[in-house]
Amino acid sequence: MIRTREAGTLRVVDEREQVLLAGWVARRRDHGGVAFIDLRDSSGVVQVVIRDASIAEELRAEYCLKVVGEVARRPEGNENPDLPTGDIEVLATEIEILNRSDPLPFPVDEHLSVGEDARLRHRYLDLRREGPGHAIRLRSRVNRVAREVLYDLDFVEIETPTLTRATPEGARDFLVPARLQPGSWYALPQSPQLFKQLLMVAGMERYFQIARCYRDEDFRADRQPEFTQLDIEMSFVDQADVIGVGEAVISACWREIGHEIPLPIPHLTYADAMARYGTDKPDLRFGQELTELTSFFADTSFRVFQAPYVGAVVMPGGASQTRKQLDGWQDWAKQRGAKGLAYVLVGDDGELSGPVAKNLSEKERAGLAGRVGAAAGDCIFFAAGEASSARLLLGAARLEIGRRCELIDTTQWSFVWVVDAPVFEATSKAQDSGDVAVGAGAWTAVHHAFTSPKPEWIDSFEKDPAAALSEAYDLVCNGNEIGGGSIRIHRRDLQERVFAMMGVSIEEQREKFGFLLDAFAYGAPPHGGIAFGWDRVCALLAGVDSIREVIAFPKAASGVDPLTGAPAPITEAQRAEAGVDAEPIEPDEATETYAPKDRATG
RNA sequence: GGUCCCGUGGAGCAGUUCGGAGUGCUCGUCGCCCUGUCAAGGCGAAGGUCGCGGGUUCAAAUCCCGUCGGGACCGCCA
Repeated sequence: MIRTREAGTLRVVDEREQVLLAGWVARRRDHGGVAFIDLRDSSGVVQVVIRDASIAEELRAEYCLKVVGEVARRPEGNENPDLPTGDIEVLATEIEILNRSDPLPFPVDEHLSVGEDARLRHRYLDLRREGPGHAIRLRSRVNRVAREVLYDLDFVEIETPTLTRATPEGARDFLVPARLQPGSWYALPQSPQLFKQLLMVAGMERYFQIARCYRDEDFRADRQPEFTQLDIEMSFVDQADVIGVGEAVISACWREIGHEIPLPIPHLTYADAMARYGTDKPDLRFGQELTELTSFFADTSFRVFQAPYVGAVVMPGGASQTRKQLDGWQDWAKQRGAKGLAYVLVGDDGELSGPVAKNLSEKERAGLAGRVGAAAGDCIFFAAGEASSARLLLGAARLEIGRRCELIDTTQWSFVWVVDAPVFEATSKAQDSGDVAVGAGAWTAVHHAFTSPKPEWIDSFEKDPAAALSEAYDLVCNGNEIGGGSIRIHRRDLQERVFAMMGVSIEEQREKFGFLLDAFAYGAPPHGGIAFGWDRVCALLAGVDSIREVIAFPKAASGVDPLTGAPAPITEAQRAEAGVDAEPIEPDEATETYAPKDRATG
């Protein structure tokens, strides 16, 4: 046995106990005749007293040690109230160096800031630090809590393939060459969506998985090419059932950090969220709701406001901004693809000023501040144009106002379910970007192609696709979408109609999703589920800004792992063997890879 | 695909606006001293192609162009 006790657990009651400790030198304080080292293991630190100067002199930061000694109460007045072990110390009788350490690339020290690049290159050192290590340990606890909740509810944990079939939905796939089928490729799953639905057909009834997912898209602070979902699917349930399970899981996770979420979590419709906050993931920790002014300006002579939608958001105290700051908002808006951000300043005397004000009629000027809820000294920002883009801009402005004016109470947790999202959205923008939208139709799925329309729309969504609502629900926390799900389509005919709406031909349906449609033909049960963005959930719980903090070995924005250097070139031999360069087969033949009997091409 | 920010001894920064000697700060490293510290302290020392390439200039860390790397955002991510 290398150690008998963990360093951070020693207390006064252990006085006079002979202990064997093992850990790292966190810090050395050498006084010549006596030296102190803080010995750190995963449980914490304890002070070790070394009387032999020749031994102490040799020790350096992060040396890995075995310490034999006796626990002793510290001399009167030398206690350290900042440490859990601060009342005692270990009088070393023997020190064995288990391993030496080179000088460190950065200090393994809590109170110093270190660049992220250096941290990730030496992540094994970074994780020795309390903060980074704590985030990873917290994630483990959160995983356990979620599993416990779901096991208690009779869920079955099932692993699904990570080498699977490319489907044309959603994001770009990561592809893996199939050595045994040269020219054919596996795809890494963007989510276990199709498999979990098949598991419902398989009668598993309650499935969950902490599932690794892969999407080959550009990075953000909250996006990695491989990420984790807590994936849940249930049979014979309605929306309220799934939401109930989601709340059980999430409330248990937040209880783990000592926060009790008031249940049930309130609901907000998608339409309300867009109208009041300009986003489908509103941060409800502050107000500054958008005001729609389309009717208010219905008869305006100001051409900019003669638009299908005019809206506003108020910046409290914004009238005192300098010209430079107001110009800054214009740049800010242009960066978001807008022409600019019109504004009106409300003077201390209530008089309106700014470039827009003189274009407004007497009546408009008189009623404006009251209509948008602006007080003297405020700034009113406007957006006019198509409702969707104008609200997007105002929603972003609202968040920026919240940040700049420090309106957000960062100690609060605000949860909300956003429900009743549309089934479809127009694909005009998706088409521009190329090949990622499902199908070639004018409509694409807001949630995904397997989301059921609400019962009242099932027979009629083709008549008014823009208005049809879906049985979908997103959970939003502090302005982050942390989970989303839906009641699924479980009837083959309905699934085929939804695909058709999105312009997916029967042939393509057979080719890409034939296995799912076939499964639905055998008594598929009604089912639905939810998936949580587990990295983001853990990041929120850990109180960190980036999901990289809750991933043991995250990748940089270029997709490179700074530690291993992956991805890396392959050898000629690997290349030849992998089948990367196999001649592509004809598309018609490719169709055969699924179901030759059902070929209906040409 | 686009916009912006950053790159200066091992770490974190300042210096760049307005060109004038590799100048400065905190930490670390190495050596010596030190018997009660706990982010120990004192004295001393080493350590830099200022990311890289080109240009302007008598002179470039500083200005210009390009490029590489890191980060944030827009697009994209059902």
